Amino acid sequence: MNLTEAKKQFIQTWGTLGSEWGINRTMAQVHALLLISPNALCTEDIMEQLNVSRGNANMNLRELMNWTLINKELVPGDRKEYFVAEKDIWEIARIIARERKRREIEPVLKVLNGLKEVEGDPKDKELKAFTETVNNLSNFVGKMDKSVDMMLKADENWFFGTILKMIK
Amino acid sequence: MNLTEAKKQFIQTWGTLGSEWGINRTMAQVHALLLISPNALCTEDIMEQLNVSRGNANMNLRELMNWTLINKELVPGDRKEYFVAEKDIWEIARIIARERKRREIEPVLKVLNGLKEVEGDPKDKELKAFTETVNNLSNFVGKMDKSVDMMLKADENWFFGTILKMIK
DNA sequence: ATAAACTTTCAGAAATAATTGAAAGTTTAA
DNA sequence: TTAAACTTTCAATTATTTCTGAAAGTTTAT
Repeated sequence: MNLTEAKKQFIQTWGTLGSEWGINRTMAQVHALLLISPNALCTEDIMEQLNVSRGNANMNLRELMNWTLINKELVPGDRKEYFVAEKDIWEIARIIARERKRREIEPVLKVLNGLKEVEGDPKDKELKAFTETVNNLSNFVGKMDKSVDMMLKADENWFFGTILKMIK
Repeated sequence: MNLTEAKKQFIQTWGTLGSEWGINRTMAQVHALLLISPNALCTEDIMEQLNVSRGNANMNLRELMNWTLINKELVPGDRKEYFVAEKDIWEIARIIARERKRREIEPVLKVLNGLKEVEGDPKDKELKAFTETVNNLSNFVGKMDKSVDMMLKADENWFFGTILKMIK
């Protein structure tokens, strides 16, 4: 396979994965494009290579900056903004874990803990089932949250080293 | 807070989380409803409690069965099908991990491994950057895959016990 | 100050995904 | 065999998300 075809396939695969993860397809594609690009790209480059509009490119670049998955890079003597992606995969994984924890796990945990306060007849079967599920879930999601915290602090080799050792 | 309100909030929160995960909102809501229900529910119950059409209820119940997150339960002397959710949270987590591994990780790994075969001038900067990213990603996703395998075989207490011990 | 170079915004258009509901299909009891 | 009870399907509709592109906004050089 030649490079052009391979790039296309990579970008498309990453885009698909992104949308399965609830991440905008174009955002994932822009990320993919920057991930495999040896040099910084400007908005025009991205519009051209992915066939998207200026507005779309701009919005997704901004969102990737929000996630801190990419950074602006200033080229001296050029007024355009150029963008580079963080290339270290472990760092990328940590950024994604951090964002998803913040956007998904934490709010859910907050709601679940609130739902423990529900009042009613302690003999009510419905209430018992509800409380038990909420407690179990809150316990589980809490452990997930702590596990992500751990990963955020960990070094890649140590993390996978420890996890993968468990299997042997 | 009273039970009715709490249930509503639980179902709605689970639905939101579901859509952030690329899972149909109604599917997640049906799952939530069954999770907190002490007894099996039929299609009518679900249509009524979630205000959805018969077609929608049916399709999402079928999908939840596909995931094996719920099971049919036959009530003697009744022709309707009733549904119960798996209640064990660790078991639910494993089912979800298994499905997502199968639908997301495995196909991506396959593509990444294919993309290692890309040919071209080994001095080409573009090619080098591409190959390096693909190799790093494939390595990382491979470890993720193995980690999920491990989790699938593990016991909850052992798993979290080991992971959470790492943080101390 | 101003004009060129560039970035951002956002209302409307387009694309995608989810939902409805009625008809078709299936199973069961008598 | 038939009709009632129930489940499944799917074309059409509705809702949601994403994208476009032109206009407005901003920055910089002169």
